[in-house]
Amino acid sequence: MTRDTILTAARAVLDREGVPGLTVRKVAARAKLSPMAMYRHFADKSALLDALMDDGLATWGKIVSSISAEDPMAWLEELIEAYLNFALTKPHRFDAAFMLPAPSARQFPDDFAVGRSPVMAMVILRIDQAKSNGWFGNKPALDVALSLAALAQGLVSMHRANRFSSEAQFKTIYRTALRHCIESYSV
Amino acid sequence: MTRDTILTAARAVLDREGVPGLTVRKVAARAKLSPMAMYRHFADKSALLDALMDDGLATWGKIVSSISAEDPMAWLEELIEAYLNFALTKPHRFDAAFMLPAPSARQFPDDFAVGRSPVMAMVILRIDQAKSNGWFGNKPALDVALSLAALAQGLVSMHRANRFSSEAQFKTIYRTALRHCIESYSV
DNA sequence: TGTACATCAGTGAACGCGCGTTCACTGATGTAC
DNA sequence: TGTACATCAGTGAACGCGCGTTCACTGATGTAC
Repeated sequence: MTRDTILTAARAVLDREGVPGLTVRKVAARAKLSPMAMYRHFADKSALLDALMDDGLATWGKIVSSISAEDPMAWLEELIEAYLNFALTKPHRFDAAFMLPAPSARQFPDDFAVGRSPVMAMVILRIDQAKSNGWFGNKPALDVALSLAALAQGLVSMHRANRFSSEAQFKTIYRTALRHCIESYSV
Repeated sequence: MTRDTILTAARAVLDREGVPGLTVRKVAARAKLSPMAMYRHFADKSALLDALMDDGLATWGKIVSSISAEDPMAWLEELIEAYLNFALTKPHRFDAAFMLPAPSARQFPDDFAVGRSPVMAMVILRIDQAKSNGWFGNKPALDVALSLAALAQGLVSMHRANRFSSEAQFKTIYRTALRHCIESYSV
């Protein structure tokens, strides 16, 4: 289907040039279609960006699904590492997933509490499992998850804004801070 | 001086239209100068953006300087509130200060440890003062400050990306999460 | 004091570019009888 | 089975726009003698 051809092309342009560099013409060129072909499948450019946000979240969802650790705390450790890796290796797709103010974005707390976000549902499940092992006291899993997500996203956006002297420095700080945050919810 | 005229105009355009809406021509129109006048005082547009980042950080610095609480923990409480307020009432200037990847940005850890950032120096001073009252154990003040900053910035960027159901919801979460983070460093 | 000259802030017109989107169209495919 | 017609994915050209920046300039101000 042409819609998929266009979306695939858009994903490639996004990965290469980021959200500001994504233009209808570049996507069309990559898909070997005329720029107008897009309008048969998306209302306009912003609908395409919306689809890219969903696509970015789907990519992230697949990554999270593939985390294999049995132990819930080990699973969370891997989650943190996967997020770091996603931010560093697919920076623009990361942006599309987490930074775009797309209208179809899930919202806190309702959408997450009700499980409309598959990733959040997985995270909450693991946090609740960890509780049986004595972690996280009686803190609501949703609060823990949100704090972790916010801290991670904040560190990434500081890194993007050139606020760390090196990527290695950033990674070290990231790991320390997130580990501390997890432990802090277990008192 | 014309440079200041241009910078003032640029600040006004930024506040109204954000970083993506800031164009050389709009700044010039606002300053009642020809677009070319800018080039006498800034190398190019990105030098102007750089100056706007410094300006944004200076604005934030003045806000922080004006925090009057004597008690260091009360001071930190006010800091958190001031950051929230800055993000919500001057969103674009906030972006310029914290989100722009300007080359002249201070970097962690060197620039901050050595006190090249006046705001960070103030925060660290208060954290160290609080330590004498039994807070923060022996945690390095710089680590605490960075975690707080990252968590706050992450929550703000989630809010910007439309991830909270309302501004009130966001404010509540923000306050809870930051308070928790401060307390978590005191164990 | 008067004149000649250098400096330099600011101008006005234009260049070349890429953008999202409009419009009227082509031509292949499916459907009805 | 053959013909007439509707549907609809994709095209090609063009529109109107705003962008950062270039270039050659004007004209006021300061300086040297």
